[in-house]
Amino acid sequence: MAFENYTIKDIAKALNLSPSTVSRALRDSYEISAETKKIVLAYAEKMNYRANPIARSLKERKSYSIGIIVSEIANNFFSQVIDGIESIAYAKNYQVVISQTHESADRERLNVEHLYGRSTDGLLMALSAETSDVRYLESLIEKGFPIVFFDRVPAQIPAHRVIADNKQGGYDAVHYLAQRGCKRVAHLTGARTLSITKERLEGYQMGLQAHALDMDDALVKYCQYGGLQHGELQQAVTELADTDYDGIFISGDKLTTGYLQVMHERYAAQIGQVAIAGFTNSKVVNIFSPTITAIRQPAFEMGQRAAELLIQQIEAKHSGVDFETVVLPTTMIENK
Amino acid sequence: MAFENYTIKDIAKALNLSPSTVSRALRDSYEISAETKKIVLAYAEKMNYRANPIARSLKERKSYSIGIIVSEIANNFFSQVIDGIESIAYAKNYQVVISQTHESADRERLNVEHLYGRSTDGLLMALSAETSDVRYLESLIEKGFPIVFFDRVPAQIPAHRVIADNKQGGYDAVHYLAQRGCKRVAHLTGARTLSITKERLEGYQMGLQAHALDMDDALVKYCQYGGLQHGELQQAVTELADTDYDGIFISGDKLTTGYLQVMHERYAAQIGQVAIAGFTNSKVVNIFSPTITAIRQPAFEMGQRAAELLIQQIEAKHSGVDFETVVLPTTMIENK
DNA sequence: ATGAAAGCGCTAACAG
DNA sequence: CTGTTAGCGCTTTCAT
Repeated sequence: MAFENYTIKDIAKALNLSPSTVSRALRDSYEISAETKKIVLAYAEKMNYRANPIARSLKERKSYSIGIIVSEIANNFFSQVIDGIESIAYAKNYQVVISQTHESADRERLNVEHLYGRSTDGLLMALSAETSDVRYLESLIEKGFPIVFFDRVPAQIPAHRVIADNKQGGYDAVHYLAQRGCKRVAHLTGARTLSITKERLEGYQMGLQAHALDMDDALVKYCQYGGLQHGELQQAVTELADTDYDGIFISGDKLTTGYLQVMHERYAAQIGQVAIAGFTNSKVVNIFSPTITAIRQPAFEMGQRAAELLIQQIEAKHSGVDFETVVLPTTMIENK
Repeated sequence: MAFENYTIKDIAKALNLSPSTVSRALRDSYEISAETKKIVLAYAEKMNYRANPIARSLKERKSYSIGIIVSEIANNFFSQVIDGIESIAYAKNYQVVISQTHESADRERLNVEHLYGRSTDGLLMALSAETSDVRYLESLIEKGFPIVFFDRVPAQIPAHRVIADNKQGGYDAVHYLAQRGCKRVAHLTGARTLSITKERLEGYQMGLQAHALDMDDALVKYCQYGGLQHGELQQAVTELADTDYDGIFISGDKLTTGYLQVMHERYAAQIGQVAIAGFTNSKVVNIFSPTITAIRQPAFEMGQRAAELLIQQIEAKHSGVDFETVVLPTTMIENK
């Protein structure tokens, strides 16, 4: 299955030059005469020559490509982040490759190692729900491999982070529900281990407190797989049904749509009796029934910021980087 | 920014062996003594040695990774196809990398060249809406580079194809609408160039004919970017509003949700007066309002079949492949 | 301004 | 069973 391409050698031979001259001409080196450059360029063009990036990477330890690792691309938030990343990457001539973990720590590690191994210049990642051990990431970072985390970030790792103001978002949601008259506000959320879970929970609790609302553990339901598995959602919603909650704050994209689905499947009669506010970046919330209030993260911008930080770090000659944590505001959109 | 790793040479030196012996031991070659293998493996393990896949690819022209190119990952259908592909790929130890074209022919080409150049072993792709010239793909295929097309496939290219029975799906949709009593069935669809557009249009026309319904060009609206751009949708739906259509068959995921959105934005009063059937693989159609009937493609299975064909082609020693076109049935799901 | 030669990390004849 | 050597395609000293 060999399909050969033109190589620098071939060009050199055809033109009676040395490979090094061709290489330099191709890279527009100052030490090559205009004349030679023209000839080489023209011939390369004619032959449709393409440099072998693998060979170049092996030599240069640089690939002009960056990797993205998320749990699911079938997620409005993540796909928008990815679009943001791409917008920056393409502008700076980096190729982007994407891979998913499906919330599996094993797959996450596989993906990281694959992308690292293949000389990706850096990684942008949101941790999987299952991830608890991030030491291998730390050691990669220590080796000097640039990784920027977004959304679901690890604690205590020397790296850039870009996150939304999840606590405030949670607070806003509860505040909104309280204003609408809710007395018992439930919280449906993802894996306990994730940073976003903790932050949004804090906002929720702060909101309850501010409005002197019931704090009841029974009102808080965790879904280990963030709603990826329908069963966990069914169970959570069913359990909630016994708590006579009248409002709910939901902590993620899949959880929000999943909650609505379970309501349709099992509690169609009660739809409309519960006020719903949830984190979601769906662009089609206005066609959802029942109506929900959406907490949006600035996903596209988040991707952009993260990509900028990553590329900046990649291109920083000296590794004395001051790591920053960028926190972007959420917004709330009420639907009528 | 150099971060060195252990290489085979390092191990060889440390163990007083030759690099080739180490290489062979690592790859569990039959010509290496059990003893040596054990020592090498143990040391490699201890040093956390990772083979450099770049070097290996350069040598072997094989990377055990396959590329996927779709227009948008933020699309239920595509993300499900990708999941199907991954399920096969992981089982056969191939890594998967994904990239998107956003319906741009230029970006498609960039992505293809990037993935091809980086020794991806093969490609799975659905063409972008903008793509008209597929000669560069043909020449890649002629060189022996395996590409399997799915969903949006080019005509006349010697390659495997995996598609849904779009014509039948279109027919089913119209048949369903006719049964519901629709007299004037509109059709909202994507780029004229795409195979799926043509096939679904055929099904639509066949359905109209079978039920002796109005055939009216004004009832058919094309969106060049398949609903990615909201403006094109608004225009199409607005134009349709003048045709007193009473049913509509919509030809894609984004178009379907987009149509619903425009209805909410501009024609909220008319919602419910039009019966809607559309191609969509959304898993949450049951929370949409208004209610729609969904034509589903077996996306996951499509991904699996395509991946199987690709890997089979990659691993076929001799290139005498008989190309096949797999056609999978669609299903229709009525929502109440 | 150009060429020769070495080397990135790995594999694979070919020798022994 | 193990070592030597060459080479994948490219870049890059170091000569000239």
